[in-house]
Amino acid sequence: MVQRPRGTRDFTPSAMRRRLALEHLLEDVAVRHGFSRVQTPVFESLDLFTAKSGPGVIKQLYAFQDKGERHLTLRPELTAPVMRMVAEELRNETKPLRLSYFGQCYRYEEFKTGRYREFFQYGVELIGASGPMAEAEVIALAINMLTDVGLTDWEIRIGHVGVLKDALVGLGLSSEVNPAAGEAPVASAMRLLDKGDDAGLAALFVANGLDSTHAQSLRDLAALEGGMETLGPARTILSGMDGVSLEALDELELTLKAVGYLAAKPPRLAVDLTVARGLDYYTGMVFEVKVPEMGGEGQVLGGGSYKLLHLFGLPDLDPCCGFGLGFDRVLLALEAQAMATERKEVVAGEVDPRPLLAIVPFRVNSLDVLQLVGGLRASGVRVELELRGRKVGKALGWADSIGCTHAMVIGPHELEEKKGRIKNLSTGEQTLTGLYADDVLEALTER
RNA sequence: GCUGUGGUGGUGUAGGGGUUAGCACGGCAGAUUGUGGUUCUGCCAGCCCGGGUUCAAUUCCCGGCCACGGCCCCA
Repeated sequence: MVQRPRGTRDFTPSAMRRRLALEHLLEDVAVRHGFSRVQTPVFESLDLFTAKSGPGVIKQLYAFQDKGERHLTLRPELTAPVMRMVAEELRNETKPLRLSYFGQCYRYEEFKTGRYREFFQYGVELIGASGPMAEAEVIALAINMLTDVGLTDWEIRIGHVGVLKDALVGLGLSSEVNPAAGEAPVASAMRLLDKGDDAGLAALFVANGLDSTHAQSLRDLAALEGGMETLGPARTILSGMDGVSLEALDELELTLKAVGYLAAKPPRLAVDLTVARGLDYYTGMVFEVKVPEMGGEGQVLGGGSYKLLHLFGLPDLDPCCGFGLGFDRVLLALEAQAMATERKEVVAGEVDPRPLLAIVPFRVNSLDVLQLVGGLRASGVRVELELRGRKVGKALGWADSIGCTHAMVIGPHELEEKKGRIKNLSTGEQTLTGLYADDVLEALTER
């Protein structure tokens, strides 16, 4: 038996109902925030991703050559393709652009719960506007999405890479890439701060000829925890460091204030200046959302301000702001939470509340009921047609087991009398009705 | 990349060197031939793959594949 490839999943009808419901909820929020959906190819030129993330990414890509020997790859993420699309198709559109997207991405890596080789990402990008208001719009969208989707108990951590970066540069650390280390000392320091590796940080300072006591202030900064009230102490610490600008901190404060007006109140909000997102193209505000019960794979959303469009000859549009949402992880979190709270519907809207009517032709030519079936469907009614010639008893069982709310058996009597009965499968009640779509529609919607 | 545990019908499981491989759910059909979700009966369907040990392997051993976890990593 041929099995599906490792790290991929099949989605059955019931799984898809849930996934579609979630996608619709997300899209609905995005639309209310002015975002429009776009779609890009599942495969792209390999260069697109090496340009963004360096040649090191190739080992995690599903890269291949086509018959024309073009170097291609399945997309590992969606930000770069969307940027490419902006440069290729949307240069002349009125800015800013508010784009949303949803689709499969592929990474060749070990998979586990919440981490697959084929995974789904929902995301948005706000292109052609930057600064605290633009950033607040994006954060607010993220918060409102998670709220509307019904996720609870999550934490959003918001930071600004500029705060630490300015401090590090101000202290004299170089932002030039050190060929030996493969990254800039500033980037190394950010990473070490993010991980809380104090010893490594001190070593880095010494290696770069800096007094490691400066590291102490940074650690204090990194150790700050809490909501907006942490901005005060942060300001105090930064003010005590020579040559360090407060601009980034001011921006962050403004962003946070704006978010307070634009978004629902998140379950937990933390200001965390060490949110580094591990990516060097992030330039300003950065944020991420974690769900505690999911452990190591608990990050369900991440984003921030970044500069990528200069790679496509559009430096004027940098920086942009956006986020990616781990669709599969959000779903897993929702399922875990639904299980814990015994909530019936995991995703609101996954169960279609409209009636589902089973039409059962019994000992008649099926052709004689098709006009009714077609007419009802044209009127918007969900109709199942019994196709296996079951007898009445079996047919009702069939209708019930596939979730029909009503059933209508149409046999010789019904055709002769031009009357039928709609049976409500949960109450057992039967309603007499004619055999035209309008009659049935009326009888169906009466109750 | 490292590491732990496990793989028996579609699902959940029992068993175990030689068995008609058991049970439950499910699906299909029937119970004097037009109204279900109860019951009864029958049927459908399984030992992950390859190699080794053995007279004999689904069972023991090795490898692979797959699944579920813990690290590393994560654009």
